[in-house]
Amino acid sequence: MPKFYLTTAIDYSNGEPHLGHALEKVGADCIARYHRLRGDDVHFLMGMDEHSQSVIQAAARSGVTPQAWVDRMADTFAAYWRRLGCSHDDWIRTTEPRHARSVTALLERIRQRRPQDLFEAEYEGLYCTGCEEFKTGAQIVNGHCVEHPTLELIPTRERNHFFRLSAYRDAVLERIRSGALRVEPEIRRNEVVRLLEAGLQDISISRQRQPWGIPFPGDTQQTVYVWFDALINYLSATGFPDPRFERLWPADLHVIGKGITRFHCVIWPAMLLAAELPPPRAVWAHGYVQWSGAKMSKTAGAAVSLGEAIDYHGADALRYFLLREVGFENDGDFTWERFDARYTSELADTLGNLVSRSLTMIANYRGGVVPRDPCNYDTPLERAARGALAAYASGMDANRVQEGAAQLVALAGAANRYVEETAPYKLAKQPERAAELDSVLANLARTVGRLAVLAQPFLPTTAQTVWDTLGPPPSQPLASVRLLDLNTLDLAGRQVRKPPILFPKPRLPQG
RNA sequence: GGCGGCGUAGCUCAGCUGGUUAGAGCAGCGGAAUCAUAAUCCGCGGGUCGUCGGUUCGAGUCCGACCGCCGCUACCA
Repeated sequence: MPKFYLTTAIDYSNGEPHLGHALEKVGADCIARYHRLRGDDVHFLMGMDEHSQSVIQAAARSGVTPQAWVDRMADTFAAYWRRLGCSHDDWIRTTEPRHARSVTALLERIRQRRPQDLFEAEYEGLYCTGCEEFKTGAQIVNGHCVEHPTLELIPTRERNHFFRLSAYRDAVLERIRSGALRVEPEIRRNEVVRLLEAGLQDISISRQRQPWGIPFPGDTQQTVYVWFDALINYLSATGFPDPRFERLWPADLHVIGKGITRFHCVIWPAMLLAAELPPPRAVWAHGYVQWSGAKMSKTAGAAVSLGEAIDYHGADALRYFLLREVGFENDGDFTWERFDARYTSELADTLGNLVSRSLTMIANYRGGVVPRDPCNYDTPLERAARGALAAYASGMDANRVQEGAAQLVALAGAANRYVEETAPYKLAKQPERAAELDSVLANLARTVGRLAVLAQPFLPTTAQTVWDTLGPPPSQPLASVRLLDLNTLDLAGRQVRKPPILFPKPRLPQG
């Protein structure tokens, strides 16, 4: 059973989570659940990034201590992820002692093995007293910080600890080119490769005047720069530096947003190489949720809160919509209209209705007992199912969750067509055709069972509900069913129940 | 400024190395059926393939220019 260690980006503790956060967590959860389905030994990590400067400001505004603030934020985020059905195995916060210990250990390990890679130097830049941080590039407009245009930027120099990032350009580039470190989708890999080809500068990895952080080893005046600190969470959660960390490390997949590829595909691998630790095997950089074609802004955030989107059609439906419509590769749009359209057409009318009509017919014509198939499953539906299963697996293996969702619906659609072609409701009126009816009902039951399993990564609650209606114990627990079991799944003899309406449709006005 | 991507039916998108009347899903319209959440199934209409020019017997598909979106990156005021 191969281990599969995957992570999401840890979130800044500076505000409520929104749909963009949700897409990343749900997408990673979908991948995690799929790998469990494959039989992998999955370890799924999520968490919080709690050392940013904005935390101090947010805490001050609320009149609480930074620790109280991050505790509150962590509870808020975790509650949302629970509602969305996230199945993470661990939850790390960068204010935890296990993390500070790991950060210290990593820095000391670099200092021990590659002493030349850590050095002190003057950092010189424009400092904004409003933000309490250095400003560069696009953050400066007309000589002022964009956040505080009325304040003067102060030329400041400060002595910092630096990491010799430039020394790792070739090594990182080679790993990405050879595929030892897979950066996906391809467009992100190309961006990172071009960035590396352009060359790297050494980076400052400590800060003065930042009390809310991890003390820099051997220097009581400075704390570890928040990004350097944050990246290490993936390693802290493995138990590093305890030897047991090697059970999980290296990470098999870091799921991140497309905006932070530089940190994960360049700086992070370089840090690990400096410590003589293996870099992660893969990074997946997803796109962003847009609101009617525009970036998620505060306005949009106000227009659609995460809680509202969950309440609208339920957590499963929101997961499905994000993964199916928005996707995990390109940017995608969230609108209520599109949400309604997917929900009605695919979840209620195609998937929900198929389950409903199939189980109702088994209940009405065979007393709820799934018949054995006298034709041994040689049907058009069976052929369609083989194709869908294969396409589902190859899509999901490549993290193309949109493809997985599409195949789920495609299989349900094929089953609906099968019902029309075979017309079991007509066969039921002809006692001499009982064997044909048995075959049709067995095929439908098998399809519903397969759909429940394939739906798990997308619709975990619904999948369980459907599985439960397919018969009481001694049926197999859903969590123990593997993808390969689906080829031969046979539900003959099960006593099924009529399911509740899986995806109720709100009555339209003038209904 | 540098690098890159995109622009195809009302909407979301497929269209690999150029070749018969440009495709899918959704929405819309018509029909069939009645097991089912008035759900399902079948059929239909609809596109100057961003614009202009070029290469070619022939271009959505190659080349150039332009227009419009977007991404990454840059110690540019």
